[in-house]
Amino acid sequence: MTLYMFLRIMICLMLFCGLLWLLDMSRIISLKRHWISVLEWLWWEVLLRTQLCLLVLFLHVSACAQLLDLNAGRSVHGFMIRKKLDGGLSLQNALLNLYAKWGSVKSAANLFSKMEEKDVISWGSMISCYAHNGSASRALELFNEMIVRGVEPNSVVVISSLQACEATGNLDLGKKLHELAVQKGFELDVMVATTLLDMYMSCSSPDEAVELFGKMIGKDAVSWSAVLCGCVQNGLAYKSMGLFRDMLCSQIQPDAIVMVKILTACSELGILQQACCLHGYLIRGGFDNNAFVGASLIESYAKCSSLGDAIKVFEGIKDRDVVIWSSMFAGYGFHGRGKESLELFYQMVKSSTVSPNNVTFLSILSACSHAGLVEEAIKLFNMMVSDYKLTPETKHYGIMVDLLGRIGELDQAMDIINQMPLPVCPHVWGTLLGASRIHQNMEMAEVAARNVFQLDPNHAGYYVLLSNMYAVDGKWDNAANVRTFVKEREIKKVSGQSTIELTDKVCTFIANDRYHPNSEQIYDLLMVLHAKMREEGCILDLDFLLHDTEDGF
DNA sequence: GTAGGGTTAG
Repeated sequence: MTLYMFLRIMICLMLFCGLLWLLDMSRIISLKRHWISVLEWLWWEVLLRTQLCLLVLFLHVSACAQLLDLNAGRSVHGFMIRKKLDGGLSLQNALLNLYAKWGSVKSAANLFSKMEEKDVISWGSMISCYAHNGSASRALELFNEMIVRGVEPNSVVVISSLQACEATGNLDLGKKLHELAVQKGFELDVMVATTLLDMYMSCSSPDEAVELFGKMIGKDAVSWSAVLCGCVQNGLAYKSMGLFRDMLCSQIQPDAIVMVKILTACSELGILQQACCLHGYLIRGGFDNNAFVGASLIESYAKCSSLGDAIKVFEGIKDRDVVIWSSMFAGYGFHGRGKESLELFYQMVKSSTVSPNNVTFLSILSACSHAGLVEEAIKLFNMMVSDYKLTPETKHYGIMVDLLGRIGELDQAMDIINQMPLPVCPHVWGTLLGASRIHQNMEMAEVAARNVFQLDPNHAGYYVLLSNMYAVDGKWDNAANVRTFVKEREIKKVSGQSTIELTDKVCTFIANDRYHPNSEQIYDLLMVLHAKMREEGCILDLDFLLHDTEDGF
């Protein structure tokens, strides 16, 4: 056989492999895994340097990234290193993408540092890798480095960097990225705009997010769910109910995720009639088979004060997965029925068909917290680690801090924070600040406040809390300083809202609100109710209210 | 070749 014929056969074989990929036959992925051994069998010294072979390797790595098959991808990388094969920018980018998708930060960073040539895709993949794997600050550093090196960012880089801003609460850089998106002309691209919206919502800036949402053209279900969710996160659940009505009048129909979000808004507002309406809507829409929707419905009924309806929905679901069970534990928890929640938990554990996960423990720990079951909570926390080999998240530590803080064990709560193996999120410090207020522990409050302000400088509620504590303590200068700081930094406070459901209307009120046409009668009735409460020995804790409503905030 | 959403605390 002449060399010419041999080469022709080899090229045909490789074309055949490429054809298999084009057909995207995931069933024959096991066959794909053998490509490397097939290739090794080939006379690679000649063939590996051909463009066709690099194309096959590239296609193989792309398939691995799609199927999240890290080992198969690694074998290609190892093969390339062994054969001293550079592979070119596209192949290296494909490998980088594989590591980034898998969350293999070390491998990605290692490859990235060794790449002689990098383009905007290489930078984008690495920034995304850091942003999605708990190294958001590093992602932002890399973004700056990219700019310094003169690489022009594209929309993908902006999206990943915005996610890093979201994770670090870096509103200033988020705004700069917004300006950049405007300059580049992709501000209103649906993905960019949705990520910007998420960033503003996460950085306690709902006004900017809603304004951007208004400008968006071609909104889809993801953008609607982002705005609904963001409003709820920022204490504007009533606004998301209105937006949901707008959505129903738009071209885009809600999907299961949007239903979960709107049920959450309903839970926040505690409006039972709306929960019932949504229940009917989701049955008609065929969403009731979705576990997440079912769980949200249970939660909504429980939070809208109808534990009975929540139990009915729970009992009506025969094939309960862990999400459904967890929402029922939480449901009992909201009503202070920690013991029933615990009984149900052990019933689930005994059934041994469903294994508790991190969220299950969050629900059950929260139920213990609401019922003051401290010992049980500590036992469950230990059980989570030792029996179920689950790693507690910041939220689990947050509940433990809340639980101990509420009963006045502030030092123990602080110990939990100090021993946390994870970065402490602002909420945990906020919880300690709240507990310090309950027990008027000024020293602890200042420590908690310092940390929370550093991590979430735009959350006005925490400043209000500290200022009120100073005022109660008679430290008027300190209280005034905090208020001045908030004013100077233009930190906006979302007013606390109360909601009342009246037949087919939902009325919302804020403190000292006189806008309602019947406000005279409402305040008269409030006076009567206050008098009755005093008669029955119920004294309101006005420490919090008195200062919160001053003009200072 | 790279990109936006689902149960959960306070």
